[in-house]
Amino acid sequence: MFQQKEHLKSHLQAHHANRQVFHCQECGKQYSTQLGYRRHLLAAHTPAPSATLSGELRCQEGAPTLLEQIGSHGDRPPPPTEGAAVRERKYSCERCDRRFYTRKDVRRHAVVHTGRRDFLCPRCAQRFGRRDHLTRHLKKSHAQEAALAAPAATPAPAAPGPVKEELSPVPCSMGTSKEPAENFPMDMYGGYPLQGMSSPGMGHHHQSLMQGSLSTAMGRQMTGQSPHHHLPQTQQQQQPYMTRYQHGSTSYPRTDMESFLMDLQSGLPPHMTAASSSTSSSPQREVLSEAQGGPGAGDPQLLSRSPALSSAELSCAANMDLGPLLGFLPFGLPPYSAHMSMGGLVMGYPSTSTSTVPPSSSSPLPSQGPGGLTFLQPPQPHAPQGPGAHNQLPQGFSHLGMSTSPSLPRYYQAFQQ
DNA sequence: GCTTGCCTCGAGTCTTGA
DNA sequence: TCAAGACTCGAGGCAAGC
Repeated sequence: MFQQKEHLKSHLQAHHANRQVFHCQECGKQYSTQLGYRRHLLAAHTPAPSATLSGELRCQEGAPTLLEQIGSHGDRPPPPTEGAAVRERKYSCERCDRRFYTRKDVRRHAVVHTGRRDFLCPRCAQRFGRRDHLTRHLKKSHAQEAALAAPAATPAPAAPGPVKEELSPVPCSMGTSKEPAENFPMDMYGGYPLQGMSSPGMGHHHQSLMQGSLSTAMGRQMTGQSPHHHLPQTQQQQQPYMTRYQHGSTSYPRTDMESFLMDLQSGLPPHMTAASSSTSSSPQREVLSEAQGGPGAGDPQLLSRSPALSSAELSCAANMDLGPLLGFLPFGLPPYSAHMSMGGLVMGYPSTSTSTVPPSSSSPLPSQGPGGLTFLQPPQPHAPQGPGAHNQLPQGFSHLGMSTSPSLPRYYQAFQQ
């Protein structure tokens, strides 16, 4: 909530489709916010007033400041130093022109093109392309929760469990070189079961179609669980993310995303259906497929087959936005809105087996709605069920389920009002 | 050579106060 | 209305350990 009307106004301005784009005349960079633009000016184009770090240390190549040198020459090898061997960026990415010092860096960089985000936060379903990013996220965003949950001694779901499947064997060779990554191998859709219906939300693998920042932004919005998880959520959820990330190297192919969202509204894209129904290249997916309707449906043990897939991950991964599907659209928004399609009302797709999991199971899931759908329910009195009860729920769910939490999605707050 | 994780920087967003 | 600070994430560099 914004405490002042002006704050809301300025916030909304950031999402306005026709909002101003700040264009740096000197280097051509664009910024969506004045703040970003001004920061860029300060960092890159402001002559130093004094003999500070950003002042006297002039770039030998003409850049005004050291900071600009860092920014503008980041892709160039460092200048040779006296007596030191010249380091070369010998390894180049096949999909872009970036060069790196080591092959490892190239591989890691490939995530930028594949958009793969294989590391799922078990607490908020946010996904990351790198393990250390997840680690950092857990430390910064969930350290407090972890501390609170620590005495409960149920650390399993909280472990930074990668939902990582085998990395694509063609990280840099798929598609045409030097082109944006749009042609992903089929397997890339398959990190999670698609369950016949899906949304970009809650970390399902359509995010793999997304690149860079938008992917992350989508993740934030779609999860309904921002990394600023004490901050309002639907502010982000309602944002026209396409316009938020309309420039920059990690900007998003708008048409791709919109068509994807339209696909979601009209039904499952054929390739998604195929991906969910016919391909089971990963053990996890196979397990899930079985658990959700396959031959092994109803087998409570299925969910425990994959050590890399906790129940929390299951619930998180399959969570999806129900708004467009159920016609529940808070705030009177139209049936489909790119802004709203990432709404905060999320539901999971537990396998049928989850209903048979006894309460004492180590892999509890949110309460189920009819038809086997699991709802992350609108606020209900959340009575603790004894010590450690909090940990009986997947962290992401329990977190969302806290009706009094500041991070409560606005949908829920709307319910409360 | 590979994996892992830390450090750092740039950028976007949110919040708060003048 | 504007500015500033805080927060978070993406990404590259790099060291340590195997």
